[in-house]
Amino acid sequence: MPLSAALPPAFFRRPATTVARDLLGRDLIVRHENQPLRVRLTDVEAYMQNDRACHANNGKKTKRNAAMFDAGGVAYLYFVYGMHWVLNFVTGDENVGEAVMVRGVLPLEGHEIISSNRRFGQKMPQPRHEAKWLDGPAKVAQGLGLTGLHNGLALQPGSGLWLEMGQPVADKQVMTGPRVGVDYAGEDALLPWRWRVVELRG
DNA sequence: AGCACGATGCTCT
DNA sequence: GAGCATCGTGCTT
Repeated sequence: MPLSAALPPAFFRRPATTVARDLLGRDLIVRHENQPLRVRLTDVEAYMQNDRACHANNGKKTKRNAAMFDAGGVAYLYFVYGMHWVLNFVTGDENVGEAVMVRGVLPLEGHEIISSNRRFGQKMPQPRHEAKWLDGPAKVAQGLGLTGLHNGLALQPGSGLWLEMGQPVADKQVMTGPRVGVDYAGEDALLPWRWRVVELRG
């Protein structure tokens, strides 16, 4: 399989925890006004069935979480805190209700557009290291120009939003830990379902 | 470098 | 009406 091939639906039709780990080091490409924005996934979280932190827990479908019940391989975007969009990839089979949230990425291509989307300026200086540009879920969506318009889109080139092979990451470069901001989920808040690439710094 | 807090609006009970 | 899968600011050490 050539490196430029899109990851197929089968990649996503596995449990969210499996997909999350496997997504580290993969590349996400967003076609933005005919320009490709390419970023490498460095920080992800899994949200599972029967997980109190998951928007689809108890299997209850609502207007917001409907895309989570599609078969794996579509995008799920939701709005939080009155101002932020957050990107997820739906995983598993149809009607399962699992997803992987994208918490951090490294820009590889399209820096000018990403920087412009982030609105760096006087009040918000542009971080020197690119790894700090999109180091939070809302920053990822803002930097890539993703909103509710992308909710439910298939992850394939035709939709302008897809994943490619990238550069798989060895276990030694991976740290796990509890997910962020889910204290309300009781014991489920302790599950180590966050995966991130350790920053190699010289 | 680390905490506390306000912004801001949608979702669901 | 409460709470939220957050961010940036402004203050303290």
